[in-house]
Amino acid sequence: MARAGLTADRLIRAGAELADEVGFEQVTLSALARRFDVKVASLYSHLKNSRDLKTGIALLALAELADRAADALAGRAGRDALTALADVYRDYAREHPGRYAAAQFRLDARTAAASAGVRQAQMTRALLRGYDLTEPDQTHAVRLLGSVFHGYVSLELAGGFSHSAPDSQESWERILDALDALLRNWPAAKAP
Amino acid sequence: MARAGLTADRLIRAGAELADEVGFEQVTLSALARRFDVKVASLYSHLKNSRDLKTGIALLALAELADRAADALAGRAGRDALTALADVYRDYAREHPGRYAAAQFRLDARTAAASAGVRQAQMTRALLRGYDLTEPDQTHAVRLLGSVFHGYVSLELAGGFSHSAPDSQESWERILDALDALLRNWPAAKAP
DNA sequence: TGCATTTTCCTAATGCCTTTAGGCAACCGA
DNA sequence: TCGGTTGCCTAAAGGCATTAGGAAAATGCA
Repeated sequence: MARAGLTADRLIRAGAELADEVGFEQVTLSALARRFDVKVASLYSHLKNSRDLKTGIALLALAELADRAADALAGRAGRDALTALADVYRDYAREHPGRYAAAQFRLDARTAAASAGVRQAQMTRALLRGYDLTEPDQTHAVRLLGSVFHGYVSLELAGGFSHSAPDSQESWERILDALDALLRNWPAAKAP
Repeated sequence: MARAGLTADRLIRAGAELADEVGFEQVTLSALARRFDVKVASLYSHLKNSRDLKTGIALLALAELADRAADALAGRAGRDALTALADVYRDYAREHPGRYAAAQFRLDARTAAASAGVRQAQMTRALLRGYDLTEPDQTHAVRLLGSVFHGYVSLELAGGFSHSAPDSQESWERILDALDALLRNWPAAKAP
């Protein structure tokens, strides 16, 4: 019988598409096998197990996000860079909800450390060089930005801001305004 | 044969405990049946299906969160109220990670509208009365606070801020400082 | 109290998912 | 072209969700 030409890479890529179509939770080896018109057991020649597939999709999403972030940040600084980076996350989540969910998949520490997730943190840090922050405030700001981006996008994706005025786009813009203002005017630590 | 005395309420409560112990994802009718030493099919007299159980746990978590928030906000205003409300979310997530994850469970629109989630939004709004914001900025600020609280707590729970200096508690405090400053000094909308 | 009704829990069966074992055919290098 | 490796298969076992149908316990009403 003819071979299907499976590889881990093709499977993970197809898994990512599947995630965007039906949700990351519903990504299953069975569904993937169906998509390739192949028996489930055959996938085990290319993937260790179901978790391995999900990990692969997560790493793919993290890498895509980091690539987009790098592109977006190139040649920009300050408020411009902030908006660009923020939109990378929001746009990615809206274009690829399944992949975005995958990017939140809990990786083990070793895998996470080797993932493109670290690149993302570095880029947020790079963005902050356009503002006048020194350690440890810079780290606090990195964490704040990560929280806002992730939090907002999650809530928006969960439908939290739909069906209510003002529309989400407007809030997003005003929130970025506010963050920009905050970063330019970061409050000094209080006395203990 | 003696009856086990199951009720939807007891099952949901036990499901919430199970979630905190093994994670919301792993909450399963089978595991719950085992916990009550009962056959799985028996649960269907009390719950419509597996999703019904998860919905119940989500509603329980949302209600508990709203109760805590109401307590925390009583008699406080401004920066005090902000810290109190923020800590409600963070502490709840750390004490009850499974329930906190459940609170993120995607409810259908009708159920969500009837849940304690709306009470939470109202309380965030109440908190903002201590600052000088008018619509639509107040709504933007509600969404910002929701995003930061949820985003920070999620990332922290996922281990994002561990094993790196400065420690998470310090970032949390400084971020709340920053948000307080931002709310007291919310930037005016730019001209179109 | 006695009896009918309802409720609760059971067994049995089905279907979907994951994972492992073992086999044969297709591919690749020498 | 021949032997080894790899890719895909069948088969089987185990877990979870769900439904159908039955029997015993609880309930309620005469």
